[in-house]
Amino acid sequence: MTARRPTIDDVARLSGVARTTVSRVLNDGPNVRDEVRARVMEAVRALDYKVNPQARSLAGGGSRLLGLVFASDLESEPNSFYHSALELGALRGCLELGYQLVTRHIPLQSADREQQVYDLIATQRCEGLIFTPPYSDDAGLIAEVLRRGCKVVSISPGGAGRGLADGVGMDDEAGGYDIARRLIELGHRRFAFMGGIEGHLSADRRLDGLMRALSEAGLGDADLIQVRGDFTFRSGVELTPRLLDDPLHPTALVCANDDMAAGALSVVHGRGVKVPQDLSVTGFDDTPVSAIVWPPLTTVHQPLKDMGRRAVALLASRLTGGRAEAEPEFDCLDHAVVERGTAASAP
Amino acid sequence: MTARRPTIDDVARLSGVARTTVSRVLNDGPNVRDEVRARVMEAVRALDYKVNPQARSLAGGGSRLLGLVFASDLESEPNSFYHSALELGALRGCLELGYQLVTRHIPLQSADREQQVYDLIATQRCEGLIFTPPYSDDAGLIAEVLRRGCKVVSISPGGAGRGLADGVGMDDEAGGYDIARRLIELGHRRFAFMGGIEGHLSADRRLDGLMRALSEAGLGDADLIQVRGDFTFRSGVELTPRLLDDPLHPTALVCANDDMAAGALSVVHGRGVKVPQDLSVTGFDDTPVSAIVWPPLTTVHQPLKDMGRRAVALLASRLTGGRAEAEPEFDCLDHAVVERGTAASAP
DNA sequence: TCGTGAATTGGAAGCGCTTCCAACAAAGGC
DNA sequence: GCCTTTGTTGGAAGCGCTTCCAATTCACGA
Repeated sequence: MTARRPTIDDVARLSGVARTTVSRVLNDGPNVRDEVRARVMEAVRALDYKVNPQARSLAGGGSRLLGLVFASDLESEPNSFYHSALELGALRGCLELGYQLVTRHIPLQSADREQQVYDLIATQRCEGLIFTPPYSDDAGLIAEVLRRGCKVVSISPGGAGRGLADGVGMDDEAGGYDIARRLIELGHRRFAFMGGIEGHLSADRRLDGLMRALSEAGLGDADLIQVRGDFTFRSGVELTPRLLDDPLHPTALVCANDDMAAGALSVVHGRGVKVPQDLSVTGFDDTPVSAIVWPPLTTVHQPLKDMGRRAVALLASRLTGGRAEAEPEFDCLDHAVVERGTAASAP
Repeated sequence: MTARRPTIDDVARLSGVARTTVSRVLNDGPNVRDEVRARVMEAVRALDYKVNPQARSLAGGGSRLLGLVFASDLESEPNSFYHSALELGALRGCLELGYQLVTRHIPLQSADREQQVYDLIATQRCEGLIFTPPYSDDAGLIAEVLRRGCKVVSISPGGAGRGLADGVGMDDEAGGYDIARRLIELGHRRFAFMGGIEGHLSADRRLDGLMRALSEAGLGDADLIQVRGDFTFRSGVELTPRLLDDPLHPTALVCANDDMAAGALSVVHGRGVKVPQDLSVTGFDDTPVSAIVWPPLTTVHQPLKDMGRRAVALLASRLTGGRAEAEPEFDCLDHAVVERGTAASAP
């Protein structure tokens, strides 16, 4: 039982065509009769054949190098889960598909940030770049990168990034809707929303979803107060008092990410308010933070690892597949409300 | 400027030897004169040559597959930073070195857990396995895996795992010592320690370091109270009251990981105790948790990503390098006390 | 001096794949 | 009906490396 893995030649032999033809089928190449294509795919299935990414990349030429670009400053967020999870997913994808990955943190404040991106293409020879927010909405940058022949995938693009290049993300509006819907089911009628920084589109869409759920339930602006934080625990701490002291007396506090929700929770505890009996609090993203607060946070799961992996897959299909010049595509991954301990019936 | 990367043939040409000989030098092979070896290395440096991992793995044969084994149950910790960081590092290493990685979570409670590990070797054809705690101290398992011809690296082995196979980790004893030392410098004399589950060797060593620092400062058992948690936020919450109410009235609380420290912090806030003015609290590991509590946690940085990467490098050197049959080696990475906001002068 | 074995080096095949180019077949154009 | 065009398929080279095996060199004892 040597159990050698089948090679492309095995597939060729079984389906009675040349190796070249199999390769063509595998890479979505043109000029293959449907009948032949089907026969080859059949053989692939029968043998459970998987291409050897090492061999493919050796033969294929090109740098096979992708870049993952973050806007954050590593100094200030050395161990962020958001970055880790996205990179983890991207790396998994690269390993599967035979690509290399370089990860670059380019702070928004860098004067030469655009140049740093172009260097990734010119010097490092990246064939594709993955942009995270807010780069993923920088239309000028994306257009220029594309013009230089480098493929692009935007992570969670909100507006501008959407039509320019491929994208992956979740449906933020639906996520906001779902969590609000759940709270409404639990009887809540007075809401507070803690948003993110101005211009962070995907967070804004979470609010849109919340509003839609409210209006469906016959509620309106008068039943919601909102503030903007900056996604940090700290800002959650600072903004929560304003919400608690508002004459509206909200019974549910929806936060645009987990960190702010954790901050809110700590303030709420300090005031002797019981969660979830007196107040429901929800987060967004389902990072490990949601497990280390008490009670554990009810939140919306954002599939970061899958997003990283899908981003690589999209880039790969642009680079070798038949999608080289296809229309930009948005890959919307499933989210889910994760019920833990911070949301309950309205008091 | 085509800037094609130099190949092994370029090196061979420049150093005036055959390609074969270069390969031999690169792989620490035997039977190369020192003079020739030096000449080749010189050429490598001159050309800034880097082996192409894809080509190497293609030619080298073998599965080039490594396995990363966790003991945790994915259901209960779907998004742990510990796992993500370790896997992230391992993936980076794999990409550099041309290996593939499979990650497997095998709960300790599984009746057939050993069988699942052996399947990784027999069915998946892993050539090397990375064991995380507590598998990294399971001498029987490690010995059997080695007997089957599969290489092993233990992450943070405490005792049994240490001499059997290669290992990577940090010096937990020194980490415990350093943080305690810092607190002593700040004038603290009465300590509390929140440890981990029985048998988790690396956490126990953190306590050893703490004790050493205490005794160096002329303090002893009477100046320390300790409890055992299970590394969760929850256990931090539950155990802290016992510590605060102890007649010793500790002024510094050292926790064996960040999650428990976060739990402690939340209880402490609730009681109106000021951190760090009234009480200093420290964590361990420097996970993202340390940034989302308030004040941000002073902790000891554990280089998880580097550990993952080094584990892969060790495996690679066993598999292709000259270390095939060498004595087990322990790769001890640097830790560092990260001063944030929860440690200050004793009241 | 010659033979022998060990140490050292080189030649060449081939890992699994892509891709260039040639070959061939079918389909139109005159 | 013949030539060109277009579509489809196969042959073969070669990506950068490892490794088997043969060739060469060297040291040493007979």
